[in-house]
Amino acid sequence: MAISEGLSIGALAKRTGLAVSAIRYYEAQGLISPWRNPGGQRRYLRADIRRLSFVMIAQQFGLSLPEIRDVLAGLPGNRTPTPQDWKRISKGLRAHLDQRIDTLTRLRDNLDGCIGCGCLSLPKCALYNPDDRAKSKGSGPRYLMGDAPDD
Amino acid sequence: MAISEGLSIGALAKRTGLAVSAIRYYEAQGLISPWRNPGGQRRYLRADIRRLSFVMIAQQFGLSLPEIRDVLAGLPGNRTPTPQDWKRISKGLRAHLDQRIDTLTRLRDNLDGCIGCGCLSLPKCALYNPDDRAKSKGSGPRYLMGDAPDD
DNA sequence: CCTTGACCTAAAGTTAGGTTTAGAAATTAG
DNA sequence: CTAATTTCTAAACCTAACTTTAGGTCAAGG
Repeated sequence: MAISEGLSIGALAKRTGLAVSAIRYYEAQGLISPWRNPGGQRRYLRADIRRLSFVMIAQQFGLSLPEIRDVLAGLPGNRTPTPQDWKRISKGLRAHLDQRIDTLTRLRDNLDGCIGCGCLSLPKCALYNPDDRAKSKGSGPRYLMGDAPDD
Repeated sequence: MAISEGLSIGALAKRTGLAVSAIRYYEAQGLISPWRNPGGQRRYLRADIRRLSFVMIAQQFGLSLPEIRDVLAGLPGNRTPTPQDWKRISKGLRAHLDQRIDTLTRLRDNLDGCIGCGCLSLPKCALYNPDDRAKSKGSGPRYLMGDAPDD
């Protein structure tokens, strides 16, 4: 093996548990930027293991790849990120996660009362949440659980 | 208008906020079963407004359409579901939601410590969660945040 | 009756996040 | 050196959950 001129894509895949194809896809989405060796093959820094790990965690938190790319943009470009750097950009994730937990908790706390009851007026119902991921795939208003607009 | 021989798909769409195309799609997925009028058009019961509302809420909870179809199968087929019926099938949703909240909370509580620190050994890290939705779209192990397998 | 708007079906298109395939070139192992 | 791996690119394919389109039918109002 070459004297440590960076990791090959296969090595990075083994280290992260990701598929090689996924790593190339992330590159196409702007999440990671390897350089090329003389033969044209991708080479990665060891710090990229951590970068991809961060991507996977952020995905579990519900962020889309474009969102993750934006968060990663907060890392320094001229040097290897320090633990402090990672901590800093993680703040945004934390807020995102707090919001999701709040939403789900609110939903759960109203589940019995709202689905079980005769409640048909939704504006006052906590299950009527225009946030979370229910949006994105647009399709209109989506009033929940009942005779919303009138009647 | 005809003397209440059920709602047309357009009326149901307005009542639920869903797109007409989405309602037809849900029918194809077995989530709702209208009958047809003499002209071949779909007709729905008023109870179907609630049925579709339930579908939307369950989706916010993270259930897939097949999963929701299975939950709805717990409703009586021979009569209009009562509030008790809805309450009963909501129990499963509640458990599902509890699990998601637990997972996210665990993730959040470990975020600072794990991403911010020098932690590179993942088997002991709480961010290594093989549950949630991270699975499904298979692609392998996915070790998180570091030099997992060896080294 | 005639027109307009709602509805019908089937099939194709869309987005996200990847995987698979095909054929060629680079690397590594022996 | 040769054979086996890896990697390369581009393009096609995949699933979920829908939407859009095309071409035709039904229903309601005047």
